[in-house]
Amino acid sequence: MEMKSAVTALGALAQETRLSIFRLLVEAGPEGLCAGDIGARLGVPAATLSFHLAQLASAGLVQARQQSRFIFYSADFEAMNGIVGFLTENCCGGRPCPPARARRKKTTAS
Amino acid sequence: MEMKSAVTALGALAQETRLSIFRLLVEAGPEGLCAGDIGARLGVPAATLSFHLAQLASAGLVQARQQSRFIFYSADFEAMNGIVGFLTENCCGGRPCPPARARRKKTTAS
DNA sequence: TCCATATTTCTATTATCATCGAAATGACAG
DNA sequence: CTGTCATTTCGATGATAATAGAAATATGGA
Repeated sequence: MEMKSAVTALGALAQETRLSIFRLLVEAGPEGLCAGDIGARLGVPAATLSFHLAQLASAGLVQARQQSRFIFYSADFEAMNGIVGFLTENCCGGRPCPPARARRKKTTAS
Repeated sequence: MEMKSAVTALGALAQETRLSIFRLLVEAGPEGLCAGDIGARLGVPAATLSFHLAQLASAGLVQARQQSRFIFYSADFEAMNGIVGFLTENCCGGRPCPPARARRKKTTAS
């Protein structure tokens, strides 16, 4: 992941509604949720939701797939891991350090 | 880390200059770098740099400390790990899943 | 085909952000 | 103190983003 796509992805997440959507989809797992369900759960009007889903999709953070009458959105976990890696890349010049150890502890769950 | 501070932090990183600054500081480790050095390395005018450093600081992503005539900025690794945790929290409903395994592999380095 | 409903596009309004020169402030050395 | 140099504040300008109602566009069941 290079700078530009990282900025785009972070910008997509830097908004309360979108961050809520994304976290909901991360929790939902690979199956995802359909647009209507997302809107209902978060209390977001359809037009607003569509706008934000488009932003997340164009940032590469979520994927859409049609399933019967519904469009299911799911988190792109590879992209998410890419951002995490980009932020923590070469931490402390690559030397062993407490920050990496703490991070390892957290992200090892599940 | 709750929603609001996460949005603020992500917003602080969702900008090319600031993301570059932050990554530079992550690489620099706990010592950090003084403002002038950051500006010189990234080719950012002093006024612009100061603006962005203030944003990063108020988002809790960097810390400043005076050292002789210079002000040293360093990444707040705890905040960084907090964001990572917030994004990946409860991934796939907490069930074991490939995304978490892939992430573990990446963040285990150093 | 035709309708019900899921989702998107259009549009306008309002608000926030990035940039950087110039001037002001702050801190230290001598 | 005083001059020097590091950093911040001010201010003006241009650009991008969030919101949601109304209308348009799919999609698939009957």
